[in-house]
Amino acid sequence: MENSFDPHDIEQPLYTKWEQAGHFAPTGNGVPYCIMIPPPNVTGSLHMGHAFQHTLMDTLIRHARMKGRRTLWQMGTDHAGIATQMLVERKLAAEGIDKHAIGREAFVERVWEWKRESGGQISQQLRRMGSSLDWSRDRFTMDEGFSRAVREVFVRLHEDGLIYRGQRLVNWDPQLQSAISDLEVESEEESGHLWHLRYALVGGARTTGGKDHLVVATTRPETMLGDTAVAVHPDDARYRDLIGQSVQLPLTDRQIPIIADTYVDPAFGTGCLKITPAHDFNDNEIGTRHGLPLVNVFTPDAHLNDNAPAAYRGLDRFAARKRIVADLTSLGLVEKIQDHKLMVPRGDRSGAVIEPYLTDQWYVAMDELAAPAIEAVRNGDIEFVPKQYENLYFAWMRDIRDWCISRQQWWGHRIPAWYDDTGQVYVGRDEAEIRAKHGLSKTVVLTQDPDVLETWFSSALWTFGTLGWPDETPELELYHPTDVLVTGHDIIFFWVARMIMMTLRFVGEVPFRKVYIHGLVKDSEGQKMSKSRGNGLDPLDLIDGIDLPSLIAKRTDDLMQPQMAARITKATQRDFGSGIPSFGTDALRFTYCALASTGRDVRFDMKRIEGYRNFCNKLWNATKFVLMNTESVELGGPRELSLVDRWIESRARRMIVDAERATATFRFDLLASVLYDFVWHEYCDWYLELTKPVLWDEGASVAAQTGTRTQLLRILEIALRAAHPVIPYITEALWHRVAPLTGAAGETIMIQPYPEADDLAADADAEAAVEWLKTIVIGVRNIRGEMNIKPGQAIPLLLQGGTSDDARWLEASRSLLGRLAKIERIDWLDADASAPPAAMQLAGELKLFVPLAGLIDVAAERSRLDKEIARKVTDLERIEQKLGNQSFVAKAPEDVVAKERARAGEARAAVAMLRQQLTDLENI
RNA sequence: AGGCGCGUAGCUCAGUUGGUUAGAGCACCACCUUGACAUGGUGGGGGUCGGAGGUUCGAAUCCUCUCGCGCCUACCA
Repeated sequence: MENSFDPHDIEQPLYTKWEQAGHFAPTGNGVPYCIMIPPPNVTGSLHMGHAFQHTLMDTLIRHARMKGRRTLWQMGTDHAGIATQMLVERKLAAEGIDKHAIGREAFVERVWEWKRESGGQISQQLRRMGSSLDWSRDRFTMDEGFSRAVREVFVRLHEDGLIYRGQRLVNWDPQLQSAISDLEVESEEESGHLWHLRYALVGGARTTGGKDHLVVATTRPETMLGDTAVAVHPDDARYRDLIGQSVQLPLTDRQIPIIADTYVDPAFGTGCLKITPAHDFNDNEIGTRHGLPLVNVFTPDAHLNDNAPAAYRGLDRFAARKRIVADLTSLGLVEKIQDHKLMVPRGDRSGAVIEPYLTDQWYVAMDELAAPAIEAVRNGDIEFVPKQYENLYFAWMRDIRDWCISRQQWWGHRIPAWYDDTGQVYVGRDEAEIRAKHGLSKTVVLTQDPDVLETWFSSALWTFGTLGWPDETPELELYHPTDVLVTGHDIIFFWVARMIMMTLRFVGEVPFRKVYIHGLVKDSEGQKMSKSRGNGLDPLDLIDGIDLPSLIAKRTDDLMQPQMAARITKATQRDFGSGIPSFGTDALRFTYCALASTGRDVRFDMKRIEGYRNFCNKLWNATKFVLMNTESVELGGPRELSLVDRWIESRARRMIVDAERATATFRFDLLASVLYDFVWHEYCDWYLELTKPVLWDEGASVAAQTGTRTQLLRILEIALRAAHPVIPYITEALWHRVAPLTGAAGETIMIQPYPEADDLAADADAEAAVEWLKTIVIGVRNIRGEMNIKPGQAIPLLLQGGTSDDARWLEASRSLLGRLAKIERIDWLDADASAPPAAMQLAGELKLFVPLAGLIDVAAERSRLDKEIARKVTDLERIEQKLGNQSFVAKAPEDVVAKERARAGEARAAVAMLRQQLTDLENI
């Protein structure tokens, strides 16, 4: 074997082998276990967040498969409507092509081309991550079967009266020229102004203060052209008299009424609120209450339309704002302009400022869908991990609003609705069904609704649409409800909630029993990784490595804001001065698991992955050691397990118990640490070292050596299986070398059973003995280290006092001690004998002496003892104080008090012995 | 404005139902190329657990208040 582990030699061939052998598809007759992949968008390549998520899912899947479950990890991708359409539009624009020039059909064909390319890239990346997805069932949210499910759901909801078409204000993206849902609007605080505008009172009316005008304050002066009222609070004494009167709307020939509504806050501004029902959600509600007309002054691309006075028609909304403010200023109608912070709504895809805009759209009525979905979580049918996300879910669900599902886009599921010449709408699975159902003759021309459904409408059907619904398939019967959904908290509303609602409605059962919410992957400074920040990492670059120039090129290529390039280059040089070395998939996966603590975002730290690459190397070299000592040796004869052999087995048992618990509770971080600790700190640091004296002792019995050799193999083989779900490649590679020697050979580790704790013997006695041994070794090493005794220098050890256990354990491990602490000889001192000048360590009641002769600096030993005494005295004082507290003795449980008493005794004895030693030393 | 989360060693994070001296990795210091591994070994230093108050025999852990950071939701024009 090579001296260090090189992931490249093994990863891809192993994956290919697994895939070709069909190991990713469900097999056997075990209890089904199913996870649906959150379908990645076909917008490009996978990022760190995907790789993180896929690692966690694959870990669960591989574990379940090894536990004998009939395991399906469903593969698929999402058409990602707007995102994909924008991406392809941009690509076409780069070729100088406008989508309108080539037309809808050709455009959609171009998107399909892109989808094929992008989908291939995604599956390649997933394969590199080691993801054991069932590729044979790969689905796409716009494939034929899925499209059928989408139409079916739409039609049924429409029949049930839960889908309707309505004209109301929507969030309109003037750049996309499409409606978007509430969730797709992101509001951020931006600096703006508050314009105070004078609206003249009509008919000589006066305010209480004697003014002949009202002053309204607005952040959006351009919408004033659509005002249809001014509202005041009904109890506002300043204006009560004016209710029912009118004002002259400036720049127009319209007069609008002064109305009273309790929505108005008299304390804000002047207490007068301009009402623009066609361009503001709150105003719209007020308008409805008061029967106000809606005056829409915008075109779909947010230019002023013909409802505006001629002077402003055709102006863009921002240009119109400037012109209107200028005109009002010159008319003396601007009272003042204040700086003002306001929340500006922007489209999450386009970044354009969203307009509340009056259009006809399709909606899903949510109340009836939401109620059972709330109940399913409330009663525990679905459980969120971590639990606190349930509150987030409830809060949103209880306040849910109807869902606008139509998009004025080309890429997506066409809405299954048709119109005749008169505008009459028909909804059905296809045109033929509609004609038949409504008895429409061939002469009636039907035109399909040009709009598409928003992406999340189809994603909401993911768990059952992929399994063949609306047909009653065996897969649906077998794998649904799925076991767990693994996803990020950013899409709980977008996706998780809607899946729960749709699945309960159409399948009558929950889509999944658990929802594991993981954190988002951030960079080492806690910043979100994104293309525009230039701080993203490609998981493949961590696996394969990348040089600095390539990384910079990747990060600065094709930026939306090219001026960022210089800054990104600098930051990249700072963080990755010599590029990124190749770490391999297993190290990356282990890192993801180790970082996946509950409810926390993940800061990706290069130091961590480095450490876990080292861990893989450690495992590799441990295996190398074991093979060196077991290959070409006869292992068939009688075998005898030593104390140490039984100890590691007992520890392995604990490790399996802990690993199972961590996996069952989605504590991937604990799983990683359990594996790490066992392999490194128990198996390598102690077990391997403790086997050397046996393996290399010519006097050792063959049975003892055979026992140790077979145990080395057996425990390693178990550790490999235990770790396989996290680090599949290296464990598979090593397993093929190790397993044959244990007689446990098979085609692949991935379908071997997961280790069972009950197959390993617990041995409390062996654990206590080795624990003792470790204490002694560490005690002697401490003297060595602190006294600067050369590692090569063998030292004698004297023992005094101690219990019968001490004596027994010493005899059981005398030769091991010699080897591990480089002790040349061990002798007992009589209880009353005085020790020669020596450095002393306590191990309970046992005194360890390393004689000074020629080795030890007396002054150094004194200060070492001083330090130790100080430590023990502090300890003792604390305990005595506790025991001196009457209420502690009276109220604390007996065993706790007893424990403290024992500790006090121990500490007192230790202090006495250490002080005596110090005195002895001073007398030299 | 409301809700949620976080604050523990220089850094990134664990810390189960309150109960020995609060842990790990990395970083740091010293020593070591010993026959699995220098991607290594051995030893060591480093934290009054954001702050204040409270409950309790006992608090990193439970309660109240408070400061700082992050996220989500809703917004006064």
